[in-house]
Amino acid sequence: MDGDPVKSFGLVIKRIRKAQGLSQESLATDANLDRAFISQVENGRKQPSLLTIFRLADALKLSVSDLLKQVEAVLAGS
Amino acid sequence: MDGDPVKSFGLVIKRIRKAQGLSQESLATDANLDRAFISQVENGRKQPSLLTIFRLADALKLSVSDLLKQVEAVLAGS
DNA sequence: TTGTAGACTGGCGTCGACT
DNA sequence: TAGTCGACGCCAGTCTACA
Repeated sequence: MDGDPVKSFGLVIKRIRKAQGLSQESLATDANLDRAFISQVENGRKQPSLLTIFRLADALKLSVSDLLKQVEAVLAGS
Repeated sequence: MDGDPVKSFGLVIKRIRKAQGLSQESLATDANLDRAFISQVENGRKQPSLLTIFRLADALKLSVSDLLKQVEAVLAGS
C-alpha cells in the first residue's frame, strides 16, 4: 500500500544495516557518504543517485541487483 | 576495463531500447523524461536518480533488479 | 547513536532550438 | 532520429551543530 520506491529503499537500507550491526556512522564512512545523508535516505527524505546506490550496495556487501530485489519485495508487499 | 557504473548503465539502456525498437523520443514519453536527458544518460554524461531508474525500468518493461543485473554483467565483463 | 536544521556547491532534469 | 547547447529550477550530497 506504499508504492513509494524512495521510502522502500530507505527501509531496506536501514534493515540491512541493522542486520549487520552497523551504525549510520560506519556505513557512511564505508560508503564515502555523509552520516546526515544516510539518515535522510533511510527515512525516505532523500533519493540517492545511481552512483550512491552502488556505493551503498558495496558498503553493505551485496550486489546492486540483490539490493533492489529487496526493494521490489517491499514494494510488492506493501 | 571500464569500471564506470554510469557509462555501463547508459550502454544497457541504449541496448535494451534498441532491442525493443524504440526511439529515444518514445522512451522519453513512456518514462516521463526529457528526450535530451535520455541521450545524456545513454552516453554516460548524466547519472539518473533512484526514481528515474525506476521510471526507465518500467518503460522498458523489466524489473529494476533485472535491469541492474545487466549493468553488473557489463561491469564484470569490461 | 540518531534525527534534524541551515547553508552551501554541484549536478539532475526540463525546455527550446539547432545540427 | 540522435547529439548537443544554454539557461533555468530544484534537489543530491556535504558540513557543522544541536537536541
